[in-house]
Amino acid sequence: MAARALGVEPLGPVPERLVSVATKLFAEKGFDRVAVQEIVDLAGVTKGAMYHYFGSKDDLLHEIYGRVLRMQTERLERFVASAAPVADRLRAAAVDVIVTSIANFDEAKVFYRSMDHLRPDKQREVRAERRRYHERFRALVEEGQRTGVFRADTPADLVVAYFFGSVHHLGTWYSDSGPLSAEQVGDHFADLLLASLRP
Amino acid sequence: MAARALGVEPLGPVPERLVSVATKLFAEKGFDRVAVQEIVDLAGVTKGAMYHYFGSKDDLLHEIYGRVLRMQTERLERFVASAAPVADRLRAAAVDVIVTSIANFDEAKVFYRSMDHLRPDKQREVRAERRRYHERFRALVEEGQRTGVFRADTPADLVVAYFFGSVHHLGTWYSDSGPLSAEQVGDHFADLLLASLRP
Amino acid sequence: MAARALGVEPLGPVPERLVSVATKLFAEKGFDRVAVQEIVDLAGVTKGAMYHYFGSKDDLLHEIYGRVLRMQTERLERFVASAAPVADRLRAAAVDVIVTSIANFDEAKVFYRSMDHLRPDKQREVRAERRRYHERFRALVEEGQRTGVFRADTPADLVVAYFFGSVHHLGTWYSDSGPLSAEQVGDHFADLLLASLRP
Amino acid sequence: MAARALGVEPLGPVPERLVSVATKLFAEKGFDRVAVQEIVDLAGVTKGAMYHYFGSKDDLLHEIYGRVLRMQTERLERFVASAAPVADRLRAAAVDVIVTSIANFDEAKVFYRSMDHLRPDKQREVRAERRRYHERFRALVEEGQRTGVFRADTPADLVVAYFFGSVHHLGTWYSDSGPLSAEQVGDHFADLLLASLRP
DNA sequence: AATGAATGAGACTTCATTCAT
DNA sequence: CATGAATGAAGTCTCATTCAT
Repeated sequence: MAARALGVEPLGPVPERLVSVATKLFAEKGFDRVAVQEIVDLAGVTKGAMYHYFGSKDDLLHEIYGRVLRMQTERLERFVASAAPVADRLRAAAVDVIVTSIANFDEAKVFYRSMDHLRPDKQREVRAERRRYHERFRALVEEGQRTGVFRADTPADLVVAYFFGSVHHLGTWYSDSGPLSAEQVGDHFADLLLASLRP
Repeated sequence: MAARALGVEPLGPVPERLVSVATKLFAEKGFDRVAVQEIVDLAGVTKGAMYHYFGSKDDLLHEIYGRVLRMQTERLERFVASAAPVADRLRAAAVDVIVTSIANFDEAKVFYRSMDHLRPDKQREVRAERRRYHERFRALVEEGQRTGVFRADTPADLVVAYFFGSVHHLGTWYSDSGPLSAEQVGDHFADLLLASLRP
Repeated sequence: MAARALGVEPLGPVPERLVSVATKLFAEKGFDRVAVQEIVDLAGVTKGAMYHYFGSKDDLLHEIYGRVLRMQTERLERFVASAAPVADRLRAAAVDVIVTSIANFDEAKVFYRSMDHLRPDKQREVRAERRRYHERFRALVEEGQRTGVFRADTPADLVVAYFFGSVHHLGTWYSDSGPLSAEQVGDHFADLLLASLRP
Repeated sequence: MAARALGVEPLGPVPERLVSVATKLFAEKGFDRVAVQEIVDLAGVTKGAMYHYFGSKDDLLHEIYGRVLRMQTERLERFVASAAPVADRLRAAAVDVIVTSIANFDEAKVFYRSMDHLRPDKQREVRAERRRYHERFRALVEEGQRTGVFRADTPADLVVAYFFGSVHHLGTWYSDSGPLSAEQVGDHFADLLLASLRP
């Protein structure tokens, strides 16, 4: 009824609703500025219910990380595994990260801003998974460098750091109501990336 | 004397000490995870003293923003105003942002992560000043595009967003004890920027 | 158990206990001189419990106002609605206000002294309700004036202000251990009121 | 300079200015809601200066009480001592209390609301002086009762309590911009008092 | 006569979490 | 599965007063 009163239809199972509401609120105000009470109110359940499904507030955050990581890794695999020339594969992967980040903007904002709020063990786990992701991306760059398609005088790590910096930063300035679509931003950023690697 | 008793040498006037300690702690743990009590303890004063000089915790943050903005703006002016070719000016400015950000790493980390924690009015003020800074930077890019030195098919805004994303991201991965010096990172990132703008 | 440990028998539900203790303390020392800690200690609960039921310290005060207003309004209605001659109705109402104020002396003291400590919106609400109460009382006076039972050369507003000044003032000097009972004071004050209205 | 900046001309000696500013602020917000810092800011001096002249915040309050008491007592003496019939003397005194209270409305508000904020010893002193004042007033009523000018079936104490309740209450409702002048209120209240004493 | 930096105690409030039901 | 009252620690901020200068 709380949910109804707030105009939120209680759709789907409780844990989904909690993660979904938490994502929205964390994206909007930052982990530390969101009270567990707000989350459960907006999800139309009580605190007891939340602690039934999640061990703690940062468990919710962990779950969000899990979802984003699974999705990003899975998508990246597809581009890496394709048979296209390396430049095309890198370009496609780059565009996809951006388009996907914007399509799941709340998740992305949380992902790029809230790592510190995970507890040490979960944080290590997420960082490790994230590193693996970056390494796959870097492998593409290195492949291009080895085969002479990309210039090799900039370390591939730095190229990846450079590019993902821009991706992280999206949450700061991009707006759906702005002049550019996600695809356009993806194209431009991929252009910049590829151009910067031209021999 | 309190400071002495705690083994902390009282260096410089109290307000300086407070800002300096706050910078360090905010950089390390994030604004919301730092208690005012920690700040004043480390600075060797009492809470009363802090509130004598700063109206609130976020006033301390505001002061940090003020310092960084003043410094960055002032440095950028110098490069913009130089008589060198536009590509050289842009390169120099780019390198300088990175080197300076690393030289003042704590300030930079706070700067790039804590904007949301400022109160609305101060946040507006800081954002406005930051926008002016980005516009100066963008003007360099546009000048190069107009004169044909840079390719013009990527909007200058996006180029700036792309580059500063990378700068913001530094705090996430750069370490003084890593293999690269600040100058090296600056060079590489400036290379990537300039390369991505080659016609 | 905390309550037991402190030797205070936990009587009734927590919110009641809090309001009751707060009433006593506010009456005794004034709103600003009572710490929330004192209230919860005396009620045998923790601060968290208090803030579970009341949004703020002044919410407690608001609740006290609500109770007094409800009681006074309800009682006045009865006298106003009676079929007796207007002088009798006014007299009965006057006596009743005084007797009731003394019977609930703590509530009355708080009521007559702490309006300023309510937050603006609640204060407006209480003042409005209080005004309606006074208007009902004034209507009695006006009825008597219209029908020639009371002299009409003093504005009814002033008569009401005059009389309720005395009621408010009770808290300053009346004492249960003094020579006069509540009924005696009520009779005398009603005498003075009625006498002052004789044509 | 602070004073100038705030548009307050620093007129007269510092102690006067402090008492005057304190009176205004205490009347407006109540003793506990006024910070010493506000007082000294508005008076255009520093805290050191205030503590040079007054031993504590409530010393300022004590000084206000002293002034009001001296003034009221002195004025009452004049009416008491006059050769007029007792009813005229009582009436004149009653009107005067009201007119004077309104003429010095801030002092009066503080006087009638802040007794509890004095420290015990000062409070005893003020209460004693106040009692003497009321006794003088009561003596007038008793004189009238003894001589048959006033009815004697209401104890004179109660008459005084009744009347001064109304006076105290003035601060709650009277406004300079309202329809009634101080003199008109004084007349009406004195009418009510005298009427209520008619045999 | 006056300054103003500094104190230190205490104020109100928030909040993640627990637990009896 | 779920409730929601209650905890208790910690958080930010206020303020009368002191004291070296």
